Amino acid sequence: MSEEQISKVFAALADPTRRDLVARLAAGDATVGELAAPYNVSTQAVSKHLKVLEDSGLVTKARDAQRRPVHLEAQVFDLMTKWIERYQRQAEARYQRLDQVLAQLDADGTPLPHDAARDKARNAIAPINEEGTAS
Amino acid sequence: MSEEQISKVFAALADPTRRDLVARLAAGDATVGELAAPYNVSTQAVSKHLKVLEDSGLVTKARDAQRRPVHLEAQVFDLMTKWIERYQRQAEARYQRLDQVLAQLDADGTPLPHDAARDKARNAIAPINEEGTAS
DNA sequence: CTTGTTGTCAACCAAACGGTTGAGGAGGGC
DNA sequence: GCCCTCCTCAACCGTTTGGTTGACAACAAG
Repeated sequence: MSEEQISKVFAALADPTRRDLVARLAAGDATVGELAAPYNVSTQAVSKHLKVLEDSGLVTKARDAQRRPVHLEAQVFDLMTKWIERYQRQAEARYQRLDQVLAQLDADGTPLPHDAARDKARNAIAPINEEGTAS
Repeated sequence: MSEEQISKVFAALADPTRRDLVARLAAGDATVGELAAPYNVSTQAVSKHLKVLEDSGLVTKARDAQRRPVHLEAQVFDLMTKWIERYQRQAEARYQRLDQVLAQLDADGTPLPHDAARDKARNAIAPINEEGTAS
């Protein structure tokens, strides 16, 4: 998934109306008109929202005569979850390292008050380069 | 997590520079100046980006003399993952229902070609109201 | 062929966004 | 006290965004 694509997906989901459309499409495919009906904005506005969702890859349109049944592409959610988890794991790993450093300081009998020790440890581990997640 | 908050988080992550800041903060806390250094935009611009991240709850700032060490609030990722998973599960459940309907049609000896049966089934299950996820 | 339905395209508008420059507040260090 | 560093606030500017209205393409049905 390209950076460009990720930007588009996040931007698409930043709008409450578009999130609502996604929520309804999770329950089943629907035409543009059906999707537009509940809102008190013009059909064109909803059509624009759907174009944004389509450009982001979250949604596809099929053709059935004049209708354009819209379908949610749920795989995109998997990619987003993966993107998020990368940083979740990285942050978690950092905390585990923090605990190790704190334990080490404790074993050394460091006389610092606890909050100061925590700050010191945080600074100490911050500059460590993450070889495990880079490349 | 309020709808407003979700909008802010998605909007915050829609910008590549802000995603990059988040990535670097996952490796450790950093001051505004440290964060701004790698980019060839003004410090003020980065400060604005950090304000957006802060308003979204993804980040907090502490104070150390003139410095403002920025810290990533990784719990927000958990909330986002949960938000996404709701629709992932819902869409998945729909496909399972689709398979059931197809199996039923098959047992009835429906003579439709496979693609048409799939379309028909999709339309058939779409209007079903999701009591399990509503309310 | 004419009419009605469904959806998109085009032009426009106000508000928000991402950037700039300039000014200034808050806090060490001399 | 004075200066220098770190950061934010304010004003401004061009572009993007979410909405509008009006025109029209595509198709089904009469």
